[in-house]
Amino acid sequence: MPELPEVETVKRGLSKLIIRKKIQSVEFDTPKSFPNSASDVDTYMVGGVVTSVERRAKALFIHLDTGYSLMIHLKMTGQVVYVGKERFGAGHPNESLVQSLPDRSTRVTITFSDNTKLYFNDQRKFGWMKLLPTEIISEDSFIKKLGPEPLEPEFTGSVLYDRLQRRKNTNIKAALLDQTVLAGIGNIYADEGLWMSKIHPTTRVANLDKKHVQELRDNLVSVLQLSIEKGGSTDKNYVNAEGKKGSYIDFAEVFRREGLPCSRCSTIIEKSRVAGRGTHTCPKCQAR
DNA sequence: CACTTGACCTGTCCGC
DNA sequence: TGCGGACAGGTCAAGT
Repeated sequence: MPELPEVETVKRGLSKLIIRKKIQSVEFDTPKSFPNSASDVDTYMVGGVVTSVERRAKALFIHLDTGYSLMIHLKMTGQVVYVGKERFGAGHPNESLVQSLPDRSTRVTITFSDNTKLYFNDQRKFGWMKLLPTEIISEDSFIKKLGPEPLEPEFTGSVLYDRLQRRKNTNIKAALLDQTVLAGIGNIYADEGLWMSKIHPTTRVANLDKKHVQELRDNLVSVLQLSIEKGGSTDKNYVNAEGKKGSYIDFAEVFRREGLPCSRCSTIIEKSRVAGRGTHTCPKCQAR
């Protein structure tokens, strides 16, 4: 699920909710979801205070004053949900989700010293959370290879053009999903950005000129910003740090809109398979 | 190195 | 109602 806008939304929520909280205890029992040893958790996590929350690509970091950090990747169905004492009150907008936690998908439970909780949930168990020294994050094999952050000012059309040259012989959709080309794009925003740019997802990267790539860059930035404003996309599982769904999906132009008319030309949106992923296009606007 | 495909898991939906 | 298969927002390993 979670692509850049969703992870950014979680990051912003956590920044308001857990900074300066002290970790009192941690419950975990699935090594796949949280591989650290109990002794490392006791030594470097319990008693630690949250100093900041950060996002890089689709990865989330919770930094502690112990010199250690939690690195989290939500993959397809991960959630990081904070439950404060005030959230248990009847009538809260997210009462039903928040009151049902922990549930069968809960993999890690962090309890802070004020008895509020942070849950890491993940139905499919692809996601994970791990504790590591803050200073070695930059050496992490995934982090090390990442391309540029699309919302940073230095991410220009010519930067994207240059990054794309490493994937010249594949299709543009596969290239956009490659996190070493640029960071944070996933299936939803690849489809949306390509529709906005009137580029077919199967277009060979080598056939895109600098002007195409500049437009694509501008549209990707726009759609990511719009989605962040809407709190991200909830297709099925995604919720923000307060357990609330995002609404970008209501504004999507092609994603999950197969069979419905294109907003530009009324042609029926099609669904196909590109780069092994479900792919949504307007066959007229994005003609090859 | 670049590219493609399948694997990792659980749950849901669709057709028979 | 039951069952099998396809599919789901991401990444990685292994194959060519």
